[in-house]
Amino acid sequence: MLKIYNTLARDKQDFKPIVANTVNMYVCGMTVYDYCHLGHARVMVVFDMVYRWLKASGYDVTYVRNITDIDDKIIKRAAENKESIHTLTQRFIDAMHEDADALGVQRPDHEPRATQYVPQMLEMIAKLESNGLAYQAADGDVNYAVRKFDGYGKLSGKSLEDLRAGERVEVASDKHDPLDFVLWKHAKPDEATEVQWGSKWGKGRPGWHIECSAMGTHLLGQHFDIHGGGADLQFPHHENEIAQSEGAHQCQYVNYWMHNGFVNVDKEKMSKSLGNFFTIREVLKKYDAEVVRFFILRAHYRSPLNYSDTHLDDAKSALTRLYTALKGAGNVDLPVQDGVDWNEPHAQRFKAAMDDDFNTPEAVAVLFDLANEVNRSQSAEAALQLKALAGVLGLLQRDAQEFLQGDAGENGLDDAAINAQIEARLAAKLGKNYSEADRIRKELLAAGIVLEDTPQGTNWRRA
RNA sequence: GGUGCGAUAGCAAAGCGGUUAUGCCCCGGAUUGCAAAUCCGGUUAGCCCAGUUCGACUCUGGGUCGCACCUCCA
Repeated sequence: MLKIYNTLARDKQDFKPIVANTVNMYVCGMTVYDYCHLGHARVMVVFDMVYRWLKASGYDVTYVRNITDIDDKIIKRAAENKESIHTLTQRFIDAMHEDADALGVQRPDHEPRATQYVPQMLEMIAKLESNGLAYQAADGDVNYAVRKFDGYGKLSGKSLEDLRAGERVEVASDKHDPLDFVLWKHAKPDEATEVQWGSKWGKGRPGWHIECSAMGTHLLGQHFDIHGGGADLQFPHHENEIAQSEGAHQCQYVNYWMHNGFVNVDKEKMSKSLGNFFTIREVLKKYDAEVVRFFILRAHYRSPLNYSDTHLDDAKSALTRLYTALKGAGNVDLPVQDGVDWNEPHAQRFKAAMDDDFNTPEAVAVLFDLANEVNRSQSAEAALQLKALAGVLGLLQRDAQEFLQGDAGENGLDDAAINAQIEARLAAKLGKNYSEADRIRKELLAAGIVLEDTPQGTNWRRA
């Protein structure tokens, strides 16, 4: 039985889908005005892992991850770049897909863009207004009247009084209450027509929170199983989503709320505002994408994850061990489908770990135990099982040789040059000229090439 | 100030009231011409103070420290 830590309950709970064998899942995606950083990589990889595990568990999953393609920052950036909103967002959506693909993240079943769901948002705002939860302020904005919604604060555990106490300096606005949030922003005179939609409240554009409520509802229904996102979205974003959706539909919105931890740098949250972020593509210049994926999955999704080159190096060494085991066992190459023998002890431990709130560190530990067995027994079956289990996490699916030898890179030696050196070394070895053989090996090592002599000949890999 | 989360060996990171986590690093042995890889073995833990218990890293209480949210943020 799968257990999921539900932020709503602040506890692990048995997972019971609304409709048997079916899971509807929504995850808050990116606001596309810049390249994704490692924090974004974590959300994508973590929920990709969840998606894969649910499917591996036999559920028919519909996974939605939205794209926010209309927002203040996007408008600002487009203006700075002197380009249209559409050009800007499309460029970064393409970049996001490139990054996600590299990390082995499967495409969600739906990737709705906010700009394509404005009618649904307006419809929802109208419902809120007729339910007495929304009002148009003097400045033209339509706001949500937070105090009219009873359950406000149930997700984040905040009371309205607490929020008041911590209230920061506010920009002057016509909100009835400082805690009210915007559903519909009235158009400003200097804004491009591209960011204006007509509505019964006048021209304008949607607020951030209503986007997710409308898209989630439209694609998954008024009540669905899982909603995920970064821990920083818990408040106010997800709290507001609940207020909107439950306020409009008068029924429970989501059963299980999942939040992943941050990627930290020097123990501090990686973020745009702190400027301490590394973009995915930046990191991928230095590290193999699978190493990055492994780095993310070997930590529990709710724990903080500290980023540093040292940690990536460590992850690389560890992943190398797994691939080495596969290579040693003849690099078994069979389809992943139906590959896992779930009755086998390692698979059972793996499943138990994954069913325990997606405990990937434990599941990865099982992979290492299996690798040890593969190395000891040289059993093709064990190797197959290792590859199949790792495949459930989206790992170890490449040709082992290819992973271990990697790319030559900018100034690296190419395969031909390496093989020529290996030949030369072999000749020296046959002539018992070990000092020459060792010199060649040392030279290659300095170039980042590690040699391994085996009874079948000399193998090489990139360090 | 309010709320929440965390503190495990050199580093990273899990489970568990009593029995080896796991990976990287380090040490010894096997193997190797020597290495590398691999195997076998080993060293290094549980922030502090109380309490519960036959027994606590694991439960309870207090403290200390760190982080996050309370504002856009994955």
